[in-house]
Amino acid sequence: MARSKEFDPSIVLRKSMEIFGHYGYEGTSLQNLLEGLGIARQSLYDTYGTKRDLFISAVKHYINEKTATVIARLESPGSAKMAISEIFFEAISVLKDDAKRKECFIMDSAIAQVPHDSEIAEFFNQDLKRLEEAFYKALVRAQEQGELGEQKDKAALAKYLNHSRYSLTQVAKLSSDPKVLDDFVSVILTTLE
Amino acid sequence: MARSKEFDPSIVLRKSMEIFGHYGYEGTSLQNLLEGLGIARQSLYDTYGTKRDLFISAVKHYINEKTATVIARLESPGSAKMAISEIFFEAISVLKDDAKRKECFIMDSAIAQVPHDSEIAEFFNQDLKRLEEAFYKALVRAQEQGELGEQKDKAALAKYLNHSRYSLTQVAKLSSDPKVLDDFVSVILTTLE
DNA sequence: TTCATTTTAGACTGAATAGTCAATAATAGA
DNA sequence: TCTATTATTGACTATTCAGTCTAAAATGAA
Repeated sequence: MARSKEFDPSIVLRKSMEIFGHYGYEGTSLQNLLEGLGIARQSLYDTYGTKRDLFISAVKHYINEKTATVIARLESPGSAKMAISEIFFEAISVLKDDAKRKECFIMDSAIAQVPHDSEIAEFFNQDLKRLEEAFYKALVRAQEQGELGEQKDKAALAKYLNHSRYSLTQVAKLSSDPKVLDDFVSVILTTLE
Repeated sequence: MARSKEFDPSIVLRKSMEIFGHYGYEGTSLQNLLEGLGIARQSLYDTYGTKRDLFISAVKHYINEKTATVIARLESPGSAKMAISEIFFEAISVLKDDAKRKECFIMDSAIAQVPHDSEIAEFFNQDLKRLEEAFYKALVRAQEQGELGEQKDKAALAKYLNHSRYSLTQVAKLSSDPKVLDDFVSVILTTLE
């Protein structure tokens, strides 16, 4: 029928995570996007809609992908406590990788929009709820497996792990020394001891 | 000599923390500021300089004030462990107060500027360093007082407490339920047990 | 080759942007 | 009261903003 796109919309979406993550939503201009993505103005509008549409697509894609991985790991067979540890170690390994870490900062840009964008706010609500449930169930399993003290407050711990994981990108942004992330996560995990 | 200002520059500075915290740095327009602050355009430029100047003044004023309070508490006589707890309880009490919490969100707006503003980046560097040292010394005292296990990694804990405290505003922004803050902080403090 | 369809390129728009300027109003000290 | 100094006001500018439109270039299927 017609010519095919000269770019891979999925790759461009990943790249837009980096750009929005670097400049923030309002801080990102169309020009930033066009130069960074290497596509034409009209291609952007035809493929993704407005700047806000692109931002929301990028945020949802990023979070859905991460959350799916985390939940899958939490529900995987074996030690639940080990699963939780690995989720955090995997996260800091991404944040230490110069190529991968850039996408993560779209989290902070998205959180900054929560007071102004009800769609994003609701999306975070749902994401946190799903993750909290998954962490909670994992903590139940950890107790059953005898790897988590019976006196631990699983509900509080689930919320804590949730928000601690969310805070990793902020720690990474503030700390040039990657060792800080190691220390930060190793202390987080002591809350399970 | 001449007439005096019709506004209190200190109060206006506090109000600008709220505005920048709500909209973010780039998301805040001059019009937002003028309407929110209730002062004239030229008054703003005469008193504070450019938008960026005002932002930096607000950020520095906010952080310096908070940090001074935290360090003073950490160096105060008595139980060092109690001091650390109180710092976190005080923080969430501010974040639960509708009138006080708004200013706090300038933290997130400021952190978002770290990659683009070397002055802010350096300021955070120094602030985190000062706080980390203060936390570390408090942890040393806590060990001396017999309230912190000898095997604890004080350096890692100091960094951890630092960044956990910094992450409180993000937790508050994402959680409508203030109980989440209680749970979050109560788990944080278990790292000292 | 033809043609329907889509991408691309770049000009264009009106609104909003940060910041300046000049004129007026107010006031504290002499 | 006078005057030097400052605050206030609102008009103004040049730039950048997101988004639209038109036309040319490209290309897959028939």
